[in-house]
Parts: sequence; C-alpha cells; structure tokens
Amino acid sequence: MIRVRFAPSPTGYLHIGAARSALFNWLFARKVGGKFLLRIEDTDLRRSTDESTRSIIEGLEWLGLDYDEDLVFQSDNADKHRAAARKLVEEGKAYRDFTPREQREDKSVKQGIVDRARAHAAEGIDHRSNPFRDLSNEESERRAAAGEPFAIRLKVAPEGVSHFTDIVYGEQERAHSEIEDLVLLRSDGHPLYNLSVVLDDIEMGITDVIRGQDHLTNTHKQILLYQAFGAEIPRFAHLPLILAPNKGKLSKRKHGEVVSLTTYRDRGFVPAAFRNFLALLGWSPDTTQHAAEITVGDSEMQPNLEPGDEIFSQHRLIELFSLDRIHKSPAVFNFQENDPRHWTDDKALWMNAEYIRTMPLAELLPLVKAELRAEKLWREEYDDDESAWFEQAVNLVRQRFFTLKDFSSQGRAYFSEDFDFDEAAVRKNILKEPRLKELLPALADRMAATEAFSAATAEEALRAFSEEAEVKAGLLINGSRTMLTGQAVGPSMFEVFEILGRERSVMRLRSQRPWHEFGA
RNA sequence: GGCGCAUUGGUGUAGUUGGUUAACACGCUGCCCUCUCAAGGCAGAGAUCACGGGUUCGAGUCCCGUAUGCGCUACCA
Repeated sequence: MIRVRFAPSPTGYLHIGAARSALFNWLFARKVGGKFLLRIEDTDLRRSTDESTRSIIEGLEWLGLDYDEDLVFQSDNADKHRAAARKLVEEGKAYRDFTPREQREDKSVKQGIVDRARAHAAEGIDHRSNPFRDLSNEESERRAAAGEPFAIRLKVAPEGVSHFTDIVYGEQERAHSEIEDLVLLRSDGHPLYNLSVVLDDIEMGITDVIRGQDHLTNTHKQILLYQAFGAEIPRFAHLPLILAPNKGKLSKRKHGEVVSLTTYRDRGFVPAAFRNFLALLGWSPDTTQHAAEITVGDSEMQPNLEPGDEIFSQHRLIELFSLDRIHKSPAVFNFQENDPRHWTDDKALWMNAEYIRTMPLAELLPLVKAELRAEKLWREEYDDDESAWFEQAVNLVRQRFFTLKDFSSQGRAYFSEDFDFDEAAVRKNILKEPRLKELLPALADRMAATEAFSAATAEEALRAFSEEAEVKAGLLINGSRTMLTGQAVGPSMFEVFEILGRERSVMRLRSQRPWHEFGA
C-alpha cells in the first residue's frame, strides 16, 4: 500500500509551491490507490500559528485535496523524538555534544555559514573534528548527570557514501565526508527537523516522500537516520521549485499575495482551474501514451491526448499523472507586479476563464451562488421559482468572464438594480450622442409595446425604431447596453434584453441616471 | 568556500533508443466574424535548443569544460 504525505510547516499562508507539492502527492495517491496523509510540522513553536494551520486545511479543501486518516501534528510527537535520539546515544550511533551553543551573530545566516566554512577549511577542521565525538561513555554520562547542557548529534561514519535514486532527479550520491554530524536534539531538548520528519514518516508508514527540491541534499542525512533506526527507506521524488519572474525565490515578503493560495480563492478562481494550472507547472502528461495504457481502477479508457490538450478534469488528471513525467528544471511563475491586468500568471487567468465558460453549468452555479451571497446579491428565488432564469443568466454572462468576481462586478446589473455605471462606457455609448436622451426613452416605449418580449421581438422593435428614427442600430444597441448593464461590453444585446425581461429593460432605458451622474 | 541540481522562443511545455524546414499552450500582432467585448476562425512575429569544445556521416538529444541561476552546507524548516 502506497502512503504519501504533505507536511507543511504552519508559518504563514499556504504557498502555491507547497500547494503544488500537496497536489502531486494527492494525484499520486489517488492514481495508485494509496493514502494521502497530512501532517502539520509545527515543531518551531515560535513561528507556528493556528491561523496558518487553518489556512492550510482550508486551502487543501478548496483545491479539493482530501486527506485520508487523522491529521498529525508533529509537536505531539516531540517526546517520542527525544526518546529516539536518546536511544541512538545509548546505541553509540549518536553522541552528546557539550560545546556551548553559539550565539547568533548579526550577519545573515548564509554569510555565517560561508565564513565558518572558510575558517574551517583554513584551519583544517572537518566534519569529524568534534572533540566530544569520541568522548567515553562514562565521561559523557557523568557530565550529563551533572547537568551540563548538551546537544545530540548523529555520529556520521567518516568513510563511505550515501546513495539513493530519486524518482525525478535520478541517481544521487554524497560522500559522508560532506555530511556533518547533524544535530538531532538541541541543547534545550528540542528535536530538530531532520530527526522529526524521519521519525514521523516511519511512524506514519510513508512509502514515497514527494516534496520540494530544496530537500534533495537533506535526503542523504535522512537516509542515514533511517539506517540508524533500522527502518526501511522510502522512495523519494523531489519536485522542481517554482520561481519568481526574475528566477529568484518566490516569497511573500518580496511578492506578496500572488504566492498565497487563498488569494486565488478570494479573487474568484475556480478550484478546478487553479488545480489544473498548478498541475502543469513542473509536470506534463505523456502525449504519446495510448489509451490502453492509461487506466485507473475500473474507470473507462479515454482517447489519446490531442496536441494542445491542457484542460484536464480531476478524473483525467489522476488518470494521466505519473511521477516520472515530473520535470527537473524549476518553473517560473509568470506575473507582473504593479499591473492589475497581469497580477498573476496569464495562463492561470486564461485557464480560469476557460473553465468558467466551458465547465458544466451545474458545477459553476454553486460557485456563482457563493460569490453572489458574499456580495449580498443572492436571492433565494434563484434556487426556487427563478432557478431556470438564474441558470440562463449565468450561462449568458459567463462567456466573457475571467473570474467568479466578475459575476458580482461586471455582472452586477443582472442580479441587482443597485449597479454602477462605468464612466467610460457612459461617455462612449450615451453622452457622445445627445439625441440618445430622447431616443432611449422612446425605444423604451417601443419595448413596452411589443406583444411578446424576447430576444427576437426586442431585435425587431429596435431595428424598426432605428429605421424610423434614422439612426444606426448600433447606436441604440450600444446605448442600450450601457443603460441596461452599466457596461460598455457584454453579451449580444438582444439576449440581454430577454434575460432582463421587459419590465427591467423598459425601466432602465427610461432612467436618467447617466445624465445625472455624468452629464456636463 | 564546499557539495549538489538545473539550463528548448517572453512564460509553461513537447521533442520515442542522435536523422529532413524544433511542435503545442498562454501571451503578443494583423485580418475575418460582429451591436460592443470576449469566444471562434485564419494568418503572423518570436528559439542559431545558455556558451565553448568534442564523439558522429549527422546532436536539442551522448561526453567534457565554462557561465549563469537555484538549493543544501543552522542547536531553521
């Protein structure tokens, strides 16, 4: 049984890179019929927050990544981690290091590392030079019993090579001489990352560790720990990082909300669309694969991929997913800061629009409902007497929307009388032609007088009126669009008449608001 | 400083065991459609496959080197 896990540390919002790791773990588990587990790595208590934990859980839920079994909090296992470290000391696989803890210096961590490495190289100090490494057992016990503080370090063999095969990056080798005697337990008794992950992964029975490439070199240390504990070593698959447009690290401090998963929820992304986009960042399906080779459980076989196919349903994504199609090179998340039109990756925006206009209406309606609710535009009738109308309206306007937010902003006039006029639209479609001040109310009279009221009769009435009044139909059409929707752009105008109905159409055509609000 | 990983148009990617004009998606430009804007259709610009050497009849594909970027090198995760 395959068991994988997503193990974020709750030190902020859910980063999209982390979300992608979760997605890949989840896709893999669902593909092979394994378990997908969630563990919160909250050992750094100073930085961990409940709020962050909540945002992680909410984020996964939003993306539709359901986890099996109970949520694990790493901090709950701290005692076990301490005991395991002590056991390694007893077995002679780790040792107590009585070196006083270094004080943090002013310079950056990175700089400190470099400086120390240089100094050590100059003085001929290597990773095995710790004076406490070979302290006698009695001496070590005695000093510990006397209350002298100590950290516990793994005793890494001086000779030898650590080796593993990464599913993504292939053969990995690292000489032991390159690996320091890593600290397992701080002198204050706090278990450190490498110890905790390994122990928790063993306890949770993780068979495949799928995580960010930043852990690729750490893996060697972790393998040493698996060996020290006599545990079976899982398979590893490291994921390429997601970079900022300048190919640097994608971070909150530098890039703000674009990197937070919740931003996409809050700005009107369809979960399936964002999931689809994320899946294609660092992975691509095998386009040469034959349908017969793609089977999941008893699901039906799907036809081969067409070139250009990039829109995949959840089911399809699971079908197509495989770890060996994950890329090695990092992907750039392409967005332009300070440009509202390109606030996030263009392709993500495109994909969201694609989903909004093509996804099954039944799946879109609840999302629109949630958006309208949040903006106080929802009416219970939409679920009831007016459900047919609501479906039609959504279906009409969704064709040119990019996010769910558009339903409550650009699309506001379809659901409420309380909508704003876009100033540019008013100037272009209404104020530019003074005669419209009389023409539009006159058109309203015509609309009020048709026998039935539909797109067809509205068109007939409008075109007849335009001939009589000797103005271009386009003038009336565009003017009507802005009168009825407040916008300069939108669906075919006659469809809009029909959707809004006679009463509202006539009323809005007679409105004097544009002249009052923007007239000279 | 050491070690590791990566490098195909602006971005995401395809490119079977090396073999004719490097493919697709997003974005961009133009045209068509048209009541606007999208969508859609058509056409197009944009890559000497990081660079330099090899191996070969032939290399994006194999080998070596260089550069650049990133990661790890913490009593961070």
